[in-house]
Amino acid sequence: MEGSPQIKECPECRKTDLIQDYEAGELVCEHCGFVISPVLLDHGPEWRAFNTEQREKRTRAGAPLTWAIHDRGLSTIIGWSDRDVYGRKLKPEQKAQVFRLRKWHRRSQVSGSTQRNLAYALSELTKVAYKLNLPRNVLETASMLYRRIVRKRLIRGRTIQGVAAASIYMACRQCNIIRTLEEVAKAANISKKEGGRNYRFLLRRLQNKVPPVDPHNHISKFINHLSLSGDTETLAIQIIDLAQELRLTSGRGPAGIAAAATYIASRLTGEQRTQGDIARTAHVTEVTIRNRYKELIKKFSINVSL
DNA sequence: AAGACGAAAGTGGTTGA
DNA sequence: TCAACAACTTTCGTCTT
Repeated sequence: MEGSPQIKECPECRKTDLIQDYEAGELVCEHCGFVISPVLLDHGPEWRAFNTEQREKRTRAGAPLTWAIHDRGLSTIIGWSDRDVYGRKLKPEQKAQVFRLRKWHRRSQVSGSTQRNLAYALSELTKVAYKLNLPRNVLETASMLYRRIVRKRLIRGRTIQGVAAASIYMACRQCNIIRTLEEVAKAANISKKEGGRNYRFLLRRLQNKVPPVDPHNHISKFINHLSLSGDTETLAIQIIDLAQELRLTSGRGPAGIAAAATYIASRLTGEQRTQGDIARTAHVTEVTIRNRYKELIKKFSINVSL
C-alpha cells in the first residue's frame, strides 16, 4: 500500500489544529474548516488510552490485533534465509528440517475451505472498507459479523462479495457511520439490489438490532459538502429535533428529512443552496426534498417567508 | 434563464390474506 | 403467491424570481 504523506498543518491557514473526521472520512482543519484530504487512513492502534496507566497497560509489541485477518494478525513467519540467528549457514540436515517446517507452517496457516474462504472474504472486506474510507472500528465490526455468518453457515448460495458488502453496511449502521447501501454496493462491485437482499437476509438471520438511521447523522456530511456554516448546521439540527417531536419522521427516509432540514436552514440563514444541489449530495430527488419540506413548514407554522 | 413547483406514471420493496 | 400499499423516483409542463 502506498503511504500518504503525513499532513501536519492546514495549507489554507497554516494552523495545525487538524481534526480527523472519520465519519466523513476526511481530514479537516478545525481553524478554518478546510477539508485537506478526502482520503483518511487510520494508522493508529486499535485501542485508545485516556491516562498514563492505561497507556502502560495497553502498550505492547507487535502489530495491533485485528479481526480483519483470518488468523487475527497473530502469525509468526519462518524466515527464508538458510541461516541461524548468528547469521551462520545451516547444516544440510538442519536445512532440510527448516524446509519441512516452513512447508507445514504455510499449509497450517490457511487450511481447509472455510479458512481459505474466510481469508478471501476478509481481504474483500478490507478492500471495500478502504474504498469507502471507513475507520478501523467499522472494518473490525464487519469482520466480526462475517465470522459469525461463517460460523452459522449462512454463506451457502450467496456470493462472498454480496455477504461482505452486507457486513460492511451493517457495521456502518451499527457504528453510526453514514454510508448508503448504494455506496457500499458500488465499492463491492455488486448491484444495490443484491446488496439489499443480502443485508435483509443477514438482518433476519443474525437478529442483530440495528438502530434506524437518525437523520441527525446526515447533517454534518451535507453541511460539509455544501460548504455551509455552523449556524446553518445548528439550525438544521434544531429543525430535525422539532420534526422528530412532531412525529414527522417515522416511515420517511432519513436522508430526505435531513436534506429538507438542510434546505430550510440554508434559506433561513441566507446561505441558499438549490434543491438540486442538496438533492445531489443527499442522494435523493428534488421532489422528495420538496415533499418533506412542505410537510415540515406546514406543521411548524413558522411560515418564515421562504 | 435558472430554480421551484406539482401532477402523473413508474419502481422496488413490504405486508397481509 | 398475489394484490394492495407507502415511499420514493422520473419526467415534464408551468410558474416564479
